[in-house]
Amino acid sequence: MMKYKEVVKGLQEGIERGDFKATGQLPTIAALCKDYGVSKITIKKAMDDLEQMGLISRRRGSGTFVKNGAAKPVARSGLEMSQQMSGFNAEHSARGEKVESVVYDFSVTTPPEKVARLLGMEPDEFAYHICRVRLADEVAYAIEYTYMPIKVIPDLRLKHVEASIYAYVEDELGLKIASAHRTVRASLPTAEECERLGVGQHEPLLEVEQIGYLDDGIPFEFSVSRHPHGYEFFTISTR
Amino acid sequence: MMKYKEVVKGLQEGIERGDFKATGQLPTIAALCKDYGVSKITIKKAMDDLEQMGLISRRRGSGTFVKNGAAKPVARSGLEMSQQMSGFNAEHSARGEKVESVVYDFSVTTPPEKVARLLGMEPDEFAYHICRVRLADEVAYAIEYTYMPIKVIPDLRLKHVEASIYAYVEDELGLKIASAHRTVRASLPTAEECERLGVGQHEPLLEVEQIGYLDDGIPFEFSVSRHPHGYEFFTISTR
DNA sequence: AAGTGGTCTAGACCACTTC
DNA sequence: AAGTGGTCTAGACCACTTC
Repeated sequence: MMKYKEVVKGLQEGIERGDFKATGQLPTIAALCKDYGVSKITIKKAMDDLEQMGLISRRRGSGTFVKNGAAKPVARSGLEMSQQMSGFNAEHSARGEKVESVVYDFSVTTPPEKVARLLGMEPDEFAYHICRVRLADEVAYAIEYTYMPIKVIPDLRLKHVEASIYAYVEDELGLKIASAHRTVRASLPTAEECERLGVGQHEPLLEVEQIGYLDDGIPFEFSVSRHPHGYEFFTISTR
Repeated sequence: MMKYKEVVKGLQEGIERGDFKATGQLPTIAALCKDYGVSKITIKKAMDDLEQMGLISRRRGSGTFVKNGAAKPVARSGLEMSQQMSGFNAEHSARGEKVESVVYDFSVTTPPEKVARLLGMEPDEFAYHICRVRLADEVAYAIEYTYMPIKVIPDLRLKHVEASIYAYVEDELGLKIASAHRTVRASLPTAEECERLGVGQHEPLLEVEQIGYLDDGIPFEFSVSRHPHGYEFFTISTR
């Protein structure tokens, strides 16, 4: 394991144990260098991680502070971490939930102009179109509309769509999913969606539009997911 | 200006100009070290920034890739960047919009138990409570409910609440706002909110719950903002 | 003046991809 | 084997806070 990850783990556990409650501060970088037997830059990289995780705040000239309330972060419980990028299966399976999909459409078509542009496709190129309702422990969790260029993701089959598209892309095709650009907004269900999700026509939905990228910068998916009430999305922002 | 920021700027401009379109790749780190006359770690830090901004993707062993479509990022136009943390005033003023607030409540009270806990307050400590509707170019943009501990933010006045609370905290108190933890969900307006925002009772709202932190890790604000239709929230996530 | 974190260097060594 | 990005070091110098 990389040294800076060891430091991240050690400090995170310390924070959760409440080791730094007395002062509210972590030891200085110099002290941590000695403690862990590593160089300054390694401690700094670990702190970059902890800051991203929302656990600490740094102030030049005065020290590194544990965020009040960071010990028991709500973020870890049932929320979607916007930092993460793992697909529904990984997220829910990790919580021990049974994940299923109902596939309403799986076809090949030329995508709408906006989608083609966002995916860097020519107007006459083909893409899969997928509509799925995702269930976790038999509860509808989202209805999801996805376009994926056939050029980028060859030979996608119904069995993959019913199971996990991400697993097919990564494990079978050997591609690496690297990042996603997401836009979140509120919306209302269509009549069809009311039926498929089992919600009322006035139930507000959280809509997440996503462009997924591989590690070579190629977009491999455009999707819109609409989530019934109760679904939350968590983010940490820094200046 | 710091060297790595110069590199960020240079590469970003290059990406927007389309300089790297031919290969889709940035020059190698070694080449950029020569070009900019800086060390490897400085180039790496610049690339960390560009990756956070959603402009590039890196692949160990093969190179650094410009994200397809990154040239004209939708993100920069009218969207809320979840990475940012600047308050409504700065966001909208930057776009040349006239920003106003209608204050419906400004009082001092003991906050609900959940809020007190999140703000690290004792049950009998006082906090300001503020309800404001924010307008940009005369259009209601959000209704916002805020609690701030009086211990952390002393002597807040109506004039600050009508103008910009962030400006008071930073410019007058000399405190530094460092980060925010945000949870996003969908909701519906109350009857009162329909009137104050001028929306119908079935209009879905985007609700953003936020805890704001100073650079010493102390939470200074808990707020819930509810935004009418059209409001969007943008995020970039990496694995 | 002393102590804190931030930037930057030159270079070693490593993990991974490509040929 | 050659080329790519990633981690890590020891140390210089700087910006900022605290006393």
